Amino acid sequence: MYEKKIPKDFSCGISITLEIMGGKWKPCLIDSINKGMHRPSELAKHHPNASKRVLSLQLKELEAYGVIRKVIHPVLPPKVEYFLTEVGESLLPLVDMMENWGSEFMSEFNNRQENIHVGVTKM
Amino acid sequence: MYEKKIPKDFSCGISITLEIMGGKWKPCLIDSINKGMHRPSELAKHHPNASKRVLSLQLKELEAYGVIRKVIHPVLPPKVEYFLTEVGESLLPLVDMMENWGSEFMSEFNNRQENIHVGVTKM
DNA sequence: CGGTATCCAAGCGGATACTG
DNA sequence: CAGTATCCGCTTGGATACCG
Repeated sequence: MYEKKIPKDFSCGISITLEIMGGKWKPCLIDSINKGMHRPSELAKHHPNASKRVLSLQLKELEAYGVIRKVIHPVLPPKVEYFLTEVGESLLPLVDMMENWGSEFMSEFNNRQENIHVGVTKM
Repeated sequence: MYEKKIPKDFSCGISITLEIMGGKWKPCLIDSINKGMHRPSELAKHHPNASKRVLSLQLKELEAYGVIRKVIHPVLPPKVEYFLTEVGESLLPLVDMMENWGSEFMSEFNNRQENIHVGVTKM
């Protein structure tokens, strides 16, 4: 087992939140699970740029922090489902805000590009 | 200059937000600047665990994305101030939510610890 | 005081192959 | 299908010294 060598800094609430939500795919996973994608294969299909290993890892961390709950169905082929816990649901406003802000910022970015193409660069 | 080798994935809004806010100290910096700490030395004093170099880097990135604005006073010794732009202010609700959620989660965490000490562990 | 150059450790995460 | 083991590249960021 790997042991971290640099102690985490939890002086402020922000660092706690980043610890739990900071992973590359964690907020996306919470969002996807909330939208009804419960099985790992569904999640993988919806995030083709994430490797199976990393998705597994981040799901495991989210589970360890009590953000999601794992349900294993004892069938063949294996079937697993993840669900948000109460803690996980309390994160939804944050996730939504991240999604919304990012989308708006992206479109503003694109608008600037368009303006440049039309030659209307304004400082 | 260093050039990234792994293309960033900006498929969803969340990844944009993480690109801008994902740095170890960026949300803290936005929060601190908003609370009136405008000079690098103040920011450094308030985040003793962050090295001067990293603070500089992250401030520069925030500036590049138009989240903060840098004001250089041509005096000796040098005096620099950072201010939130409109974009930066639009991030404040997100930062506040991160701070609040993290603080609550931390106290819940501590409560569990206390309960264990008193022997009232309930599943 | 503010910023940068240099060096390097640590850790995150990508690719692949394998197990049950 | 779900998960893990292994390997390793890339990026982040910590430490320090130095410049304007």
